[in-house]
Amino acid sequence: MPAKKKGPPHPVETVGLDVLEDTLSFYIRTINIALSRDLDDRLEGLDVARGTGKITTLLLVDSHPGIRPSVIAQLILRDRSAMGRLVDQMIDHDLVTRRNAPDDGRAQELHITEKGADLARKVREIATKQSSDFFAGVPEEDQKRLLDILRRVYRRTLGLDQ
Amino acid sequence: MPAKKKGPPHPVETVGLDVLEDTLSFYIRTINIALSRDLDDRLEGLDVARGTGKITTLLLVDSHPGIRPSVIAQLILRDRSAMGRLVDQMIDHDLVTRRNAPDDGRAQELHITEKGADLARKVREIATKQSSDFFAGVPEEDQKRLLDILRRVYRRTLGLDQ
DNA sequence: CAGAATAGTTGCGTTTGTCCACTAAAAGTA
DNA sequence: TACTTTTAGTGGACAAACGCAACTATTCTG
Repeated sequence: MPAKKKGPPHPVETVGLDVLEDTLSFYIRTINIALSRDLDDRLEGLDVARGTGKITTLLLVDSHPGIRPSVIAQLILRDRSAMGRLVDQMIDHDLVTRRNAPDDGRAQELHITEKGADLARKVREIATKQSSDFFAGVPEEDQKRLLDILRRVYRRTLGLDQ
Repeated sequence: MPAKKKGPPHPVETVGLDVLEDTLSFYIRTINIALSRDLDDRLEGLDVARGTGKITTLLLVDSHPGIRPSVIAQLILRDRSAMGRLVDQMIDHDLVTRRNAPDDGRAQELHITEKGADLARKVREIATKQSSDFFAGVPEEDQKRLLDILRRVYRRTLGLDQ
């Protein structure tokens, strides 16, 4: 009998994930962490670091001029106060502007700035690139299907469908 | 011409997500939020609220007696200090025990307590149920495929494969 | 044996988000 | 018109979580 090798009783490579192996939440959570870190790296110094919703806000304001903070808040699952602070930040960075809605005294309309539009272009590239990088090795068809399922889950979560 | 209807220029139902529509990160992030909140609700008062990794830790310790904190840390993508504090909490709640590894003076081994094992049973049910609830309407085969892809992405992220 | 790597702990700082209360405006209702 | 309810946004307080960096103690490498 050979001498016992040292090392942990349960090395990383061999640890099963128990029930989580077949569960959405675990993968979503961990992949989310990985994805966020990776995105932060790619956004290095781009005024939009730490993508807590800034990216979505930026792109939405860019492609939907006049969109309201509360609408974005719903889409990214945050409350209005968090959204407000997010917009504050982006205004500080001169990425968007905020003005009162002409037809509704309660509401505001967001518009992109030049600097914001520039950034939006870069961010689109980066986000798309990241997605395909993470999908490397996954057949095109499966990617489509995956996004499709996620999209459905997302929309149902928001109560957008039926 | 009928009078103009009031309301936001870009109501939630009609807002396109720009590039993010076809991007992993957006869905992962938002679904993660939804999933976490939902899970918290389901774990109501179960000593394991706010599932920041407690769930994974609990299940792993239960199914891999003697597993080391650092191994779990790798699996859930956290650093050792965060992991240590997590274990502290769980010990406070009497879910796991920590002892020094007999064969390695640097390491520790985690073991489940009775209370922890009970909780693990409940958590397994809940996590599984949640997953299938979120998958409602998605064909069995697609579910499998999705989990398969996520599993692959996860393992690659950890550098476990190849 | 010396130097490098690993496991864990602790303090620090930062970020983030949630809850709650409050104002203002609009919509609904009678 | 007068009332009540709902919606949009703001601001403060509070708590939790995480990462980094520094430090100790072991163990591994050569």
